[in-house]
Amino acid sequence: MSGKRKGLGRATVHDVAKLADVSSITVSRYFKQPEIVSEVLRGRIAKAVAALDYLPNHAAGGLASTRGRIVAMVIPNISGPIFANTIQSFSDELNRHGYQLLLASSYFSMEKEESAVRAFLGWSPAALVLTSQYHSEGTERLIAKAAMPVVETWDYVPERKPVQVGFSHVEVGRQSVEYLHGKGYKRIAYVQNSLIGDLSALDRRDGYIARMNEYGLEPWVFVPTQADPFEAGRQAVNSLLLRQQPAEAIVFANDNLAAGGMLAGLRAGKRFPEDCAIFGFGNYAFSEMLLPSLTTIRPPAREIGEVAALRVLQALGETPVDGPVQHLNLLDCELIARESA
Amino acid sequence: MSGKRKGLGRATVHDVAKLADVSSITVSRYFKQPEIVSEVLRGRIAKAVAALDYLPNHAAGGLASTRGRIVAMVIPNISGPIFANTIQSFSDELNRHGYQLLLASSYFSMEKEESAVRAFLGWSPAALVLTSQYHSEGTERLIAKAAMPVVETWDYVPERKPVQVGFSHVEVGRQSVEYLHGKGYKRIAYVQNSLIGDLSALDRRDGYIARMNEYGLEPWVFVPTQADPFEAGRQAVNSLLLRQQPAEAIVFANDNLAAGGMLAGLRAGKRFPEDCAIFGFGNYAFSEMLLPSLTTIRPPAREIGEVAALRVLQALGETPVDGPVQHLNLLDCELIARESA
DNA sequence: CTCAATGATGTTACCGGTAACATTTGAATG
DNA sequence: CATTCAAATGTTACCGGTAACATCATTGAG
Repeated sequence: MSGKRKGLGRATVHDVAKLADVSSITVSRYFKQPEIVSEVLRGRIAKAVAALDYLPNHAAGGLASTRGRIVAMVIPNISGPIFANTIQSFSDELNRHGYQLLLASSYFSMEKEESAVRAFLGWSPAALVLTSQYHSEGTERLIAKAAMPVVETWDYVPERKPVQVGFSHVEVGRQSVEYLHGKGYKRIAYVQNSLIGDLSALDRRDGYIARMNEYGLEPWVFVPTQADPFEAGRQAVNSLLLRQQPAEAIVFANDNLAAGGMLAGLRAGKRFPEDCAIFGFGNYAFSEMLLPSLTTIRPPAREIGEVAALRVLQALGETPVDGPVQHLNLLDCELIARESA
Repeated sequence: MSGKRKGLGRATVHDVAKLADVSSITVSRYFKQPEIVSEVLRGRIAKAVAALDYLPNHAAGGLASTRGRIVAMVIPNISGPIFANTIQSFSDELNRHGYQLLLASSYFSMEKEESAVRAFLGWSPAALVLTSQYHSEGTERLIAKAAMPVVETWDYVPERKPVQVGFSHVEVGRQSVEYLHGKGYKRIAYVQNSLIGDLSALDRRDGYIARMNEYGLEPWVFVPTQADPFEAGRQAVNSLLLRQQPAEAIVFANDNLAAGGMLAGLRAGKRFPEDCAIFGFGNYAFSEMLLPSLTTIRPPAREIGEVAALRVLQALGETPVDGPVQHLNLLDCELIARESA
């Protein structure tokens, strides 16, 4: 139809400018710093914008100003019970400030993470958010060179350089032992995550081991071979309870394992916590619905997303909407004592 | 330091071109259609790219070609048990083809959806994916004008125009009744979602009502006032079982309600399904872990994401990686009969 | 009344790519 | 050997904004 290169074009600043009889830069200013545009022109521009149904093109704006309003996040997975809350709160907080979230999942694979980061950098995001402190060399190199704020989440290790928003997994491992030890349990076993790649889970195990040693108790780590967490839990319970010296308490690397294990035990006639105390991690949605309900540790998933967003926005020079919140980057987990331990 | 406008610049096509002693467009072609670049130049360019650690700027590319590689998705929520799988599979399939996912959540609010769509359009995404068939007028207008493929998910209503990938909520409602009726239950109640805005859930209720009527049974819809689904379920059970003619079976609008209701009943001494059959919807992660495990309907969450991605990619002229899959847009739910009904 | 300071608006160039068209090269053809 | 055509590469302009600088009122001080 038209001779223009793009027929189906939306209205541009230039169209608006022409209609309002101003220059394009004035239209641009109308959006970025309305206060420096006179009221007369503001009125004319507003009318033109409405008439043309103008939508600013952020890609062009970002290109011209080196300041896109996209923030990229790489997270192990979206669908799991763990990270969804972080993504949700992070995304919401970002949207509130006019930023958009670009998302990809790594499935705990450093290679996938690296390729996601590489793809993201092509959009020159305003900031980059990763999960955990463990990355491939290539990723480290990329983020070192990247001229944008980088935030790591779900881990907190003081000595690391990038901004971190999370908690200490080692501390969580220790806490579980402390709680059970306080209840008088001695033969406390630990069931490790069967998911390779989740390095933070191993930190929790290390915390367990360290605290056990401090108490003079012997650490007892079971490593399931089953990939499915539900099955892995069953496998662990079968192994740990069916021996002459069965475990008195079991700390599971996450609530899925714990639920799988407990259910297998229940169906086999065991009683919890009478026969064995069960301790999870994650406070998944179902944990309070189990019978007995599951004692576990709630990681600050939502808070991590919020604070990470806050840090990103601060680094970008945005003023927080509702006053300067004084969050720390080291967040607290909450031990939720229920029936199972 | 430098006099350039952007000091901290990454390498550009032009830098690569200069180093490889070719023109910029050749570098561009090297990435887009390598086969039309001679092997000699390909070699030189590859070397230059590596030397400069060049990363293409997608924003600029998209701007120049009107063909960004971003796909935008608006979904009610990320953290719930329902949509996460859809997001996950959708995002994965997209990434596989070099597209990135831009995500925002609407919390079942049409206004939020509209503002998200408006914000997204500023990035001129290659395609737009929404949830459900229900949108504000403004959204309808925006997507009608938008010159890009639009896909609606989680709903399937033949007469609608945009491509839809989902299932029939009405049919789900009918199925629940059929299953319970087949087991001999007559006094079948329905507990509605307390979450306003989730219009598709009302379609399920309508399916229930219609099928009940066809059987000559009287529909019996309970509308909880509690916002929290767990509490709402409890409220429903209390009301439906503590009367002289208690319900023989209860269909809950989702598994959260069902679990809440069932647990409240169990703690009050009721037995399921002996005293009352419980039927859910969603097949949330915990549903099989409950005692008794929950009979429910599994929506094709993951499949919806996959097929939606497929449709988007097809509309964009991408060839499917692993052969042309023959999915239909109307997907099947799976009734999972467990212990509770 | 002149001139500097201030605020409002415009001009120009450029961000980093790529479409469209132009040109060069080399092999095939008559 | 001239001609033709396709393949490989280059030139130019432009995508839709915005930074930097220039210009043009106003206004107020001296």
